[in-house]
Amino acid sequence: MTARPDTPRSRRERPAKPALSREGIVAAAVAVLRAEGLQKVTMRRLAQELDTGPASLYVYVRNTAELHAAVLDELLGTIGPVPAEGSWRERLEQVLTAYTAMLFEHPSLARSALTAWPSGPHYLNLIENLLALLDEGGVPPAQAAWGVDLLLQQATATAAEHSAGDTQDDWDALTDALRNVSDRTHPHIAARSDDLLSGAPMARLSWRFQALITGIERTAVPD
Amino acid sequence: MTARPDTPRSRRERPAKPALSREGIVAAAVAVLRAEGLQKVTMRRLAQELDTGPASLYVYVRNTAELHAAVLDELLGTIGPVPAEGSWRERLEQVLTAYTAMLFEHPSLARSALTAWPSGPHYLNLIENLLALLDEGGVPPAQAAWGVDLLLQQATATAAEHSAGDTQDDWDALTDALRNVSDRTHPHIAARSDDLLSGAPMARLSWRFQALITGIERTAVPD
DNA sequence: ACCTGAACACCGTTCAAGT
DNA sequence: ACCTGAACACCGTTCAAGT
Repeated sequence: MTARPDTPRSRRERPAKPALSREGIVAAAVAVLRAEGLQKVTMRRLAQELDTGPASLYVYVRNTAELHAAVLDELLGTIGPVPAEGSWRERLEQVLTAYTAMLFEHPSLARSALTAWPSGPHYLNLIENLLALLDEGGVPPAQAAWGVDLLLQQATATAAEHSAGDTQDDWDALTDALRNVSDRTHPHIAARSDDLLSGAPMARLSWRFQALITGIERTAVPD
Repeated sequence: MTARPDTPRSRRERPAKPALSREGIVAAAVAVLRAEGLQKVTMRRLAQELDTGPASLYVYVRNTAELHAAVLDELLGTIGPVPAEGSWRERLEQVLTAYTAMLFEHPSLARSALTAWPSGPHYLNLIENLLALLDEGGVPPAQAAWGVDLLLQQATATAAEHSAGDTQDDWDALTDALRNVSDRTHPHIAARSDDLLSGAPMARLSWRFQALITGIERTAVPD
């Protein structure tokens, strides 16, 4: 191995600080997300990670929300293709479950996805796949278009619901409130408080997708 | 009018600093929300408003999320009763629309409601009313219980989607992406990009509620 | 028990100045 | 054009000390 004149020793001892780029920033953001969660994916923290000042990132990224959307599109690349086996309904539910499961690992990302829509290549692929499945099921195209929106929002919102550390306390407060309600003032809650709280998360999620798909199939869009 | 001995003049010239209380804090929070939006409903800002230090508020409120949930329950008191006229479906949709419309005026509150569930009296009333309407429609109680959850989440998520100032930019980015997609790689999007983007917000919302109600009616919960 | 000042450990974003 | 340091204008929450 001969020393190359264009990479002098002093530069090779420690790798030269890489030039900033949008891709590099997003990659660093994904790494920080995986290691420490979205709350650490801040402009300041990323700048530190990339050995620069926060102001430098604004050349490549409009703001924090846009950065989070780019991170989500990146992770969308990990949910895999539409399964080959099964009815269109089963495969549709599997794609939606895969999407939701990915967001469950990063619920705060789901939260931000609700307001900062991604528009990257992986998101477009997901929309295309969902439209194709609904089309295969004979759902009229206009309904399918609105339905995709509904399904994705539902999945995202369900994952978002599970973000934030205090969820447990809120849940406890709500279950207490539901269980201790008076059957004079709130007869339906009192009669059904168990049902309101029952069910494993995955069972409820699956029921939701089924209800949504059925509703989308049977509800015509207005003229 | 005679001077009352328990309110000496010096105290009446400027009203005495009122004692702190949970109600007072929540009331101040609602006022700040109405005047300047949820992003200003911070512990520090409220403390300033109540002429004290931020640390004092923690005696009455666990954290910022709990404060926001209390504010939401307060606003839930403004959405009015279930309408008297119309089919159960129409009335159900009207209640949900009223709930959503209220959140549309405070989309950032909707965002926080997705993760910090209220458990106050107004929220319980809303659940009771929705259960009663589904019951009236003959929806089996277990389905109705899961359905209420689904309907409220949908309404909240729809309102939340409209929060954040950058929504317009994201929307533009997404519509551009959808319109410029290749019909070789994304045939379904290319064929239906107009449908994906069509419809007035209220028409889409109404369609969503109808699809949801239909799905809830027809989808049995697992044993 | 309730209240407080002060501190700790952070944020996003802008801007003038440099290269 | 790209990059930067420094500043502006904030946050939530904790804690020791007071009343």
